[in-house]
Amino acid sequence: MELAKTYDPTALEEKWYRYWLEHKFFAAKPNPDKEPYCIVIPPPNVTGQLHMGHMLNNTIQDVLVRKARMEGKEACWVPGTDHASIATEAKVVAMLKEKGIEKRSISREKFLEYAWEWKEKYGGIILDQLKKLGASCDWDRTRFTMEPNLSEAVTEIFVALYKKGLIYRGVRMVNWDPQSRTALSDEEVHYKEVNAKLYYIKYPIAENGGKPLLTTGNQQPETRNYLIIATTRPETIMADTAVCINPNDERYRHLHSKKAIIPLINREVPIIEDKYVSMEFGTGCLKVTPAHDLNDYELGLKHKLPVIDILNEDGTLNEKAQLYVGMDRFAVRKQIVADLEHAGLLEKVEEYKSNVGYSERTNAVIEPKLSLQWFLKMEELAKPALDNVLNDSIQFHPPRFKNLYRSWMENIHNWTISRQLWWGHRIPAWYLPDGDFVVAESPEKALELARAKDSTVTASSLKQDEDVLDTWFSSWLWPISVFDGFKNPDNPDIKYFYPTNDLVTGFDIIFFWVARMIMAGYEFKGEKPFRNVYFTGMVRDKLGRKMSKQLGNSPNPLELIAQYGADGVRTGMLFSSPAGNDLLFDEKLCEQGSRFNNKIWNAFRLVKGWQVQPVRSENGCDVNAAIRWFEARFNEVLTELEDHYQKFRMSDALQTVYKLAWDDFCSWYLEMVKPEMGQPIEREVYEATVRFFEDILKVLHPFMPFITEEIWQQLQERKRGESICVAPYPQVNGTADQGILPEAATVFEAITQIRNLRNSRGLSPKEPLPLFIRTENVVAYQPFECIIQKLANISSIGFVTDKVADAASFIIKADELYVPLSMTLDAEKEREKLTKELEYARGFRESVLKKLGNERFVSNAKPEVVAAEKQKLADAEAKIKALEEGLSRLG
RNA sequence: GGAACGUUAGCUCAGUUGGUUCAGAGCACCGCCUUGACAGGGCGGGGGUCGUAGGUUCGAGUCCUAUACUUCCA
Repeated sequence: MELAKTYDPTALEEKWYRYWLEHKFFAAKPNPDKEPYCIVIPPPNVTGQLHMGHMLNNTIQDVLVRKARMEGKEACWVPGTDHASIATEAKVVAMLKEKGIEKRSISREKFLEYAWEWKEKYGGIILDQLKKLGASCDWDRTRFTMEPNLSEAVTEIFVALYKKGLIYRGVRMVNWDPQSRTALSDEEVHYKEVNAKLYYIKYPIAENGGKPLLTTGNQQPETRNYLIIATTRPETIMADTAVCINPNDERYRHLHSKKAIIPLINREVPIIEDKYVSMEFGTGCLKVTPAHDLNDYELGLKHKLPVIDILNEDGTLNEKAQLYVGMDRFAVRKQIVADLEHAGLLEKVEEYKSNVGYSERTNAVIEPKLSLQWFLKMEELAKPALDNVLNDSIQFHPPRFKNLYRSWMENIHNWTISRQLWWGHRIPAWYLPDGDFVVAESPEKALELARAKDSTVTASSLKQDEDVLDTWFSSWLWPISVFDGFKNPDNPDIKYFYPTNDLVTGFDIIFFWVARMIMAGYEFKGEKPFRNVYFTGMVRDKLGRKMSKQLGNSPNPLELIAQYGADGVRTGMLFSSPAGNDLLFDEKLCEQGSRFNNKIWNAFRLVKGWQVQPVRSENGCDVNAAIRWFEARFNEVLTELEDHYQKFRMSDALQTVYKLAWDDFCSWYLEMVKPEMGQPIEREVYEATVRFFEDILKVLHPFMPFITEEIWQQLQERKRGESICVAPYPQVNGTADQGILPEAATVFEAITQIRNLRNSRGLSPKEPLPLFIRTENVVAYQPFECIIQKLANISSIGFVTDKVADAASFIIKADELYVPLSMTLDAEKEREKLTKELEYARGFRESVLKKLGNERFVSNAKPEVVAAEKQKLADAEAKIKALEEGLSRLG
């Protein structure tokens, strides 16, 4: 069979994924004989498309799951999707709009019909995309946050928390998104610093006879009948219910207990005093607008000010504003500034940087707005969730996220859980005709409770709350609900798989999701939901910019897979993804990934092409040392690899297997054992090579599942139903001869030096050269003799006790190696080189001597360190001796 | 205003308890090498006073202080 010169993943990936599914390698069920290993997927938005962030965190999850599966654990990766209340509703609204249908013109029932239709149409796409990536999820366990079982769990939890007194309803200042016309939680608001303007507006003083009111600086007291207020939001002045000054502010002492008049609408408001007002900012006078600013609201409560809400749900002004009714808030801002100026009431305008809140979903500017919402008290829930992260019962990777987590948990606000949307879990509260309400699991139960309050209530007079719950109110239950842990708390699945092992997610949802899952875990199961949390950073483009549709800098993951293969893209993503740090994505990384695949593929072609014979041919090379070396080296790397995995250093783990496969296996091992062109290979060597190759494939498999399966299947005869997916992961071999490693290192150094010699002298690699070695440790070289000849193209090796004249030489530790050259040596150059080396070695010796001569060092440093220094000294001295001899020989 | 267990080669990053065989890796760059597993390859090479300024120490990329910049949070 002819193997292609380059690896082509396209057909193979589909073939193997189908094979894996057919044989149910990804299916997991409780098995008392095996250790469980479980990950629940961060459920992507049901109507979403795979983006680079998904690619990253799902690749990491797959690596972890596949490795656990090969280690013989019962590996369970639970997939699923999130109904994504706001995002999905926005998409459906947009779709309807295209059809010419306004959401508000149709009934809730009709809208939900459309929404479900939409979900059915697009809901499976993202999961199919994950399959293309090679994700080894147990697809039979696929869940959806709005499927009946999970929805029931949400309702039950709501009722339970209400009964416990943790959920309450009330009028509070919330973050209002005028575009999607719903309240948002604090976490859904992102603040950005923007260039704004600070408007200085004149407010006339009521009942004033024109006495001097305001003095500024060194100027003469001016006669003014107004005060000046600086504000960034002039459009809200109609909602002002007071003007506030600092009681210690000397400039305004005469204003105490006076009244000010709001410009344009001429409404009188009291001038109040509060230390909250900064005397430095603006003019020291603050307009108080309780309806449209959180701080003003608090101030209003304190001073019992009335609240005038002048905004509609969509951000336009209502009748209470008296002016500009029906206009959008930003249009009003422009207009009112013009009108104030026209009326001579605008003193000046300054440039100003201010922080403005934006909706993370719609990017609309958030309005602080008073409204009636449902809230969840968080303090009690946060306590165990905080403690168990701080004491590492749940470990964060990297640990620095503990700080961020702590500062949020210690200043936690109550969670606004109601949303003025239709797509989602409807709040299980029902209102009686008199406005009182009951909270219950079902309409029947609600009616029962309502009748206890008022016996005249009927099913039709009881009205369910129109709002739905925040999406995260179902997501926070995910690690429990995917195993039906609420409906059926003692079922075998949840008992076996909960708590799960690792959670892999972006740090941007640490509060939205991670923190709340931890709270839910302790509150509802009395146990953590997972043991480790691995935080990924954001995927950015190579210039460090966020990936966004507007910039068009976000590659299409499926196109990348088509171009580089899933294995190539997976390795590409992991090449540069330190935990918690942003990943600057460059397509070049995927290219590097696919080149790596090709390298492995060609190693396979080489091995596959060998003819095997039982014994070594007469002039064959003894490569036993190569086998012993690789065994030891593999062991060493495996230990290192395991350490990286333990610390969740995925990028380092990949880097480690990359070098093992490319450098150690391909560049050294295969070159060492490779027979001459057309010659057969000894059976023993062949078998060792295949064994090593299989081990390499196994450690590579979690990173590049497809190509490793393909090669593994071809490397030896396999039975139907076998797969590298479930092949046992290599274990550290205690009997390997680790002692050969330093010897091999010396040999490799020698080979490199000889190659270097050729290079620097322009000698062809094809021209064989003789080699003489002067060493006290001949046995270290002997097993490698033939290998040195092969790799450095050496015609013969001789061990000598004296210097060799007319030869290029180099020094490795205390050994001296000579390569006689037919061409004449440039003695001057040679001397220069040796002198340079000698200088360095002497300098080195000096520093070691200085250190060892220092009494404080010898007495204070650890004995190992001192011993190491002494060894360094001995090595350096041997080297210096050899160099000096070399120099004297040159004359 | 607070936090960073951020600032190391052109780029992206390692560097674990302070010890000049640690100043490293990958990519990029520069040489040389194609009938040979792979040119998507091989063999070599150049390149950084570890943000800046002080300090502690026999010794600092590693610890302390200040400062600049960057990022995150409010």
